[in-house]
Amino acid sequence: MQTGQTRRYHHGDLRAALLTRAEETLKEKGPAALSLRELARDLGVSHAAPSRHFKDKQALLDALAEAGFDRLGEALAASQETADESFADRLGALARAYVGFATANAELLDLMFSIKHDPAASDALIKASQGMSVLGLHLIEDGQRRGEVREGPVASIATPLFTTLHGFAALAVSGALPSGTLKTDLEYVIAHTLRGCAPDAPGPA
Amino acid sequence: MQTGQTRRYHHGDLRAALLTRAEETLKEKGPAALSLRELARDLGVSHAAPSRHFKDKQALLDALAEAGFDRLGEALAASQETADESFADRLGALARAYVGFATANAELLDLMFSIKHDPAASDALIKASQGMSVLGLHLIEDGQRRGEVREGPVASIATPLFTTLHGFAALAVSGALPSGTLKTDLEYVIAHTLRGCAPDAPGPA
DNA sequence: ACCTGAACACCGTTCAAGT
DNA sequence: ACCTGAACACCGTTCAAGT
Repeated sequence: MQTGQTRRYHHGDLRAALLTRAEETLKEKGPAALSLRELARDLGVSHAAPSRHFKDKQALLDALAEAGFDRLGEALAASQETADESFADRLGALARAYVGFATANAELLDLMFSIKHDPAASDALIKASQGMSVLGLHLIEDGQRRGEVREGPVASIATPLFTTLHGFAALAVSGALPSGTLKTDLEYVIAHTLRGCAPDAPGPA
Repeated sequence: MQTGQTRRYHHGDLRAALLTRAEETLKEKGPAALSLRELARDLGVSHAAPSRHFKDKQALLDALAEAGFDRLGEALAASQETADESFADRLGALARAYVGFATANAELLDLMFSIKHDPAASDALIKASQGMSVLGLHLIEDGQRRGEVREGPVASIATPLFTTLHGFAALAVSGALPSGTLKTDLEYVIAHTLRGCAPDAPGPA
């Protein structure tokens, strides 16, 4: 039956389609313009259909954020595989991957770190964000083993690192950092962070 | 005429009243619950009245953000006046003031650095945020003069500092940092930043 | 100048009912 | 199981009209 009509067309996966379309309009028209009714219209279903897959508008946003964390995690992990073995290289690659993701997904990052998540979804979210920081921990432990990172509790280095990375990404995304000097600013930040991580003894033994 | 009735009661400053009430509900019920109509109801005016003072809902949010930047700037400036003269002390005071403001005004900080500002208000906003970073510049130049901060272009130190401060505040506010260890985490970050700022020669001349 | 009241075009959410 | 259609209680914005 090749009627040529688009039919109701949603035998398929409405849930996934909603998420995909939501991220598109998020990027195109901003978070304020994201409405369940418009999403349903775009997908050719009734406005009540989405409620079968997301109990809430917030539930959809949470799912979007969770997917964002997954993808950010993947991007960060990938950056480590193409990087050199040295701590400096790995840190640089991590930083560039984080900021790259942030600028390419500005609205999504905003959503991921906004404070509206209901407690139910928060569990999944903090789990996802923790998986991210595990990567930082490994990076530092490895650097300590190689003697390229100062000794001390991992958290005393991992937290400042995570904090700095995210701060740069967040400021770049919000436009608080002049976009003209963004690249050199990032290099400044990487260099500064390396300094903070360096071991005490400057010369060779 | 002491009728005891509350009358229409808005001879006064509706604009200021709207801003005050908006920030209250922002803090109490979150940004999603902030509606112009409810604000008007709370203040005993018609739902169309706010439009005389803010052309838009966004215009009100922008004004809120701008006031936030002003207050943050004041808090940071105040932190410098009670602080010791040493760079370490001044940096610590600045960091604690920033994080203190952030945790006390979580939703407001979120709003201040979100990406929805219309270009008209953005001018005022970036001006306010620049006034903030000027403070950081002075701090560093002073530290360099005192020999407590390494030489080099101010931006190469100021940007990492601003970035780290804001990142910590943003993560704390979003709940991505475990709130139990928040205090020691902040001390870790301050110590790490001091390390990154320290001059090269470790011992006295 | 400042505000009201009605109107318009949207929302999110719920719920009986269809297939 | 998945979706529709109607209904409800809200929105933001605009605009004539009042004082």
